[in-house]
Amino acid sequence: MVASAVNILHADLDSFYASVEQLLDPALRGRAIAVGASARGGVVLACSYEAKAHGVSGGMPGWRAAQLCPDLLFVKGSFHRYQEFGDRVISVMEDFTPAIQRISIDEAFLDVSGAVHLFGPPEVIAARLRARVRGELGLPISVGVARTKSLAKIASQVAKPDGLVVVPAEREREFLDPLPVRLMWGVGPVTASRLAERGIRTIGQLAATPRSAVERLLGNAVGEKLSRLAVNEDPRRVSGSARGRSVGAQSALGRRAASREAVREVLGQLAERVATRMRAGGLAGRTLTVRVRLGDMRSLTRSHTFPGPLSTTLTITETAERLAWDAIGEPGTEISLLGISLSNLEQQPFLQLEFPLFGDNPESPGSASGASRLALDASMDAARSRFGKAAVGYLPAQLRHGHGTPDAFRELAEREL
DNA sequence: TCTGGGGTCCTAGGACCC
DNA sequence: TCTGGGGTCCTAGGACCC
Repeated sequence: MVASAVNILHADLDSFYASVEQLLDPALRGRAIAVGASARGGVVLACSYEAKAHGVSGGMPGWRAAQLCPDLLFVKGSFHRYQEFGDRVISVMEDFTPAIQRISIDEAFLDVSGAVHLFGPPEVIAARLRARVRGELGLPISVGVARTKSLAKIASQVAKPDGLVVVPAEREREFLDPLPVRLMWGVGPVTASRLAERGIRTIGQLAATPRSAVERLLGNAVGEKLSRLAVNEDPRRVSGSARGRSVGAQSALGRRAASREAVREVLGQLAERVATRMRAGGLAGRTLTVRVRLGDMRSLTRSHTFPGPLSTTLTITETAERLAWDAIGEPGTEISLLGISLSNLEQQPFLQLEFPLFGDNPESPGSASGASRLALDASMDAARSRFGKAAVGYLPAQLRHGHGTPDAFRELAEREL
């Protein structure tokens, strides 16, 4: 059997948002900073290594972070700059290879097998990539180099902060065996503690456990996947990411008693965000799912699948309301979040709108209401693109969320479609 | 003192079809 | 007089990732 080459890179910008903030404002360098929260509300989206040294981490409520690190500086995000810097890093990567799989704003896999004759062996390419990102953009980036994607990603985590780790093919076991299972893609808190109950804490211990036992413990799919990764069977190639399978939006509300008016308003806003993005991408979805998080953080979902695709704001809002109340029960019940998501997506070529689809679909262009809803949405999209997002809307924005996620952040997350 | 917002994938039961 | 086996779709819940 021919050993495959060590030519997969995983590159991961360190504490990305915080690093950009420190780059843009020299006064922040060397200081403990947190992006995306305040001491009163919100959660920390990213923090500098100086803050991490005090135990601050992503996802942590702002008040808790301030407790752990009294000198912590809360920084308002420069979200458009993050997108810009992320794109520029990808451009640098493209100078080395076109085989890039971007995972998120600050992270990508590269297959450099076709680049070695131009730039040298993979570890040299990795070093040059790091030097260029540091020299031209001023950002620290960690890189892992290995034979598989899973291994390269683990290597980049081990390399942090601002490091490079190369795993030669003959030393994979030596590298992996002592590492905690939590470093593996797909092992979160629940899986890690289930494994720990069986005394499995390291990747080496997992690799030594019979696959059938792991499958019994974690279920077939998860068990098989993790067993394979632990023994370094990872057939995944570096490739462009598949088109999205769902489009959604959600909004945390703080604990409040559900009222007909508030639920309708929030769902209307969510439906508008989702529907606008769907139409902009020429998509429509058949399945609408509503998520309700109750006051005690328990989550409920209700979904409905239509015979044909729907994408208009009004139909999404009406259906979402019905599903939401099915989950909530009665007005007065405490809720803390509402979300909607459309899945079973299909491409919706404009021409298709001229043909009748399904008689029982409220959006069938063959029905009077379907046609008028589509026309209404189209004119709203047009007005918005001419006058700005806030120009028109179905519902008044009476409910302002005091410490919600900034709009710019949402736009950042929405950009992918 | 209270937990964001965008997603993917898997499981399990039930309906339904052949 | 008694109940197979396989496949697909739908729904609800949950783990996980960035």
